[in-house]
Amino acid sequence: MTDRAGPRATPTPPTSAAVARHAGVSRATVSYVLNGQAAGRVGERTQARVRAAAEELGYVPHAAARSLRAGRGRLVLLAAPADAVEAFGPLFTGFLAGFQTALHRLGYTGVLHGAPASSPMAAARAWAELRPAAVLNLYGPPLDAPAVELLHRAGTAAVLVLGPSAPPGAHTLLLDQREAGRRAGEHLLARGRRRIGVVRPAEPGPADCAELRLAGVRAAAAAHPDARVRPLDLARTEESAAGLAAAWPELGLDAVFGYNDEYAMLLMRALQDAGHTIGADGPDRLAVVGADDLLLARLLRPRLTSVHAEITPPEQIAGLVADLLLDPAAPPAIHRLGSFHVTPRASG
Amino acid sequence: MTDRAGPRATPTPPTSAAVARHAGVSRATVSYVLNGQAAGRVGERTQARVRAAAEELGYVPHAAARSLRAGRGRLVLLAAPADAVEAFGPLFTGFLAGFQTALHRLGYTGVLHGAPASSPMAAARAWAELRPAAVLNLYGPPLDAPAVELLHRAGTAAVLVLGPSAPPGAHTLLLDQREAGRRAGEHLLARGRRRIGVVRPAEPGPADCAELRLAGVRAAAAAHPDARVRPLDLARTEESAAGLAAAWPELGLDAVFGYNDEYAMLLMRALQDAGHTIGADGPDRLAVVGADDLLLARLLRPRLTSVHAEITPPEQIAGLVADLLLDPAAPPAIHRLGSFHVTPRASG
DNA sequence: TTGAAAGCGGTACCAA
DNA sequence: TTGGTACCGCTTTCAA
Repeated sequence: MTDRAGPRATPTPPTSAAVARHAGVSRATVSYVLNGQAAGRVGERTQARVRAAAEELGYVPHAAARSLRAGRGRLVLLAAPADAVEAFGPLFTGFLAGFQTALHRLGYTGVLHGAPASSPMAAARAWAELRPAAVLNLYGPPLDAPAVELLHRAGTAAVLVLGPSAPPGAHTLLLDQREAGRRAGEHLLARGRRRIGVVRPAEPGPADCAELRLAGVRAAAAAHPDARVRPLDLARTEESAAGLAAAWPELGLDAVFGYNDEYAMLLMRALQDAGHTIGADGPDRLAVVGADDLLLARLLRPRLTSVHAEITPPEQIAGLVADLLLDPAAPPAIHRLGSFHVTPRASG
Repeated sequence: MTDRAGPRATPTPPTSAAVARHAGVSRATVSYVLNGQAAGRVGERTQARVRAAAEELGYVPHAAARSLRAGRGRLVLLAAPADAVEAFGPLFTGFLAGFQTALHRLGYTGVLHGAPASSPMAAARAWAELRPAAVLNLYGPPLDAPAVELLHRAGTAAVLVLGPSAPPGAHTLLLDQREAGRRAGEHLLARGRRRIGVVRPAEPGPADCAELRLAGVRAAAAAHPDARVRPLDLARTEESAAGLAAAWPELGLDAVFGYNDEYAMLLMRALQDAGHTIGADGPDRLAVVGADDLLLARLLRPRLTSVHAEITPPEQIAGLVADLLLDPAAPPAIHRLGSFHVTPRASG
């Protein structure tokens, strides 16, 4: 057989026909046996022969051929421009882990496809070529109505979009980033803060999410006539944070929502280095709130107060997708992906 | 056309035959036109008609059918048990981003497939069903020789495995975690430290990587007869870190390599809270070194010294994969994925 | 209990 | 310049 390691001139992969020949039966019989449809059709001995032959040849069914014949694939596409994957952080990768295994258990193959972010249409075309059973777009903007339409025409039974809103025809996975901002705002306002700065990352990845969180803070502030909200542009570097901290006295703020823990920590450290005192109590102290509730955020002093996201278990979302696939005619609906609450600590 | 939003009873996706009918030509002609093989075969006017028809119907080629006919797919599988994705951290997601877009430019579809981690063979089977052109296994252990053999038999032209070593038949992507440990060890030894603790995360995700990094530190210590290396078990919680810090005096160590920045920061903070002084200089100070060079690690005081990974640009790895695919008979080789060096800061 | 054959969508050869 | 057609691997009806 193999007398040398290393990829020899690739032998043609074994087909079901090869298995049939090897077992001395027809292709149909092989198909029945290997798909558990053999009950009462194929004799025990024959089944055993077929299985042995498949094993011996290292036969693996050809997913493409199968779904071509079946008319529907079992691929679930998780679409996210790869730079966004980074923006989501550990929360996302953790979710991804459970989601893929849950899908696997349900008989689907979940796969992450980093979109070539050029245009919504281009992305949709690339996905549609794979004829996925479902597409989950985990990035805010890039899917519009024509793109969804294209996917549907390509046979995709369910299109789900992350965001506060979705294009017509698509389901919504609601993880309302405005809520994150609102919670942070309400928390600070309840503690008497009235002049609130909100970090707006200079990096393009988090931009959209940041805008929503800012809007949330504004919404919370609307309930207090004397409250003021001010966006603060900040890049993810120590220099940028130092610059912002240097300009601080002119801003006249008594609280900051740092977009997420990382930016919040960056700014908090810079403010401390510039001589400001951070803390939840007292008008002389500056309140700082982050989001995502990173472990690392508890290592700074004072510990960082953070908006924590309670994400729906990935198994549940996988189940939702499976349900949608069973009933493709279901009208687009809104499905909550999670909610936010504040975990108060010493910083604010 | 569409008078209601929402997925209507899914119309059959348009096929190339539908385009042919719509344009009043044959399927062959459609194929030629849409694949740029029309030069000198099909008239300009006909080409225009075909393209218009395709556009109008929203035609998207069926990747499965195409690769079925072609005998080879254009799918590149990035395989990583999803919990490992988390373990790799931002370094990995950043790499993933560039890699997928680079592959896309080369005409391949790169896709992340979280393996059902049950067994190497089961994983290989799941991947083989997709008949990928190449598989990159980014997780250390789970691919053995039979699994690689199976993939090759399924027509996968290139199998690449991350790690210091690879099973026969597979290429090696070398990101030598021992080197990370060695660099940390050499750094501490050069600064006169001799009793070095090395964090071993209790979590299963980083376990293998941690073992290699520990081995690297040991290798570095071998050059100094009086040096001692001691593994330190630590879970990713503040309680665990506090416990380890409480037991510190009995350990008699003058330096720690914290596995990565996160564990290092966790431990460093706990040690500080327990009254120890961290720093690079002076025998009364405890030296702490992390790895991954996170931005956040610069926010603690003293700033964390870290082992920085210099990763080969993803475009380059994508190019390598493409080359391997063009010459599948190339003997398995070792390809460096990156290297490590220490970024010294105040903590050690 | 098993086999023959049609057909999923697309490509490419050969004939017209 | 274009059309007819065989075939890629697999499932499934129908007939034997």
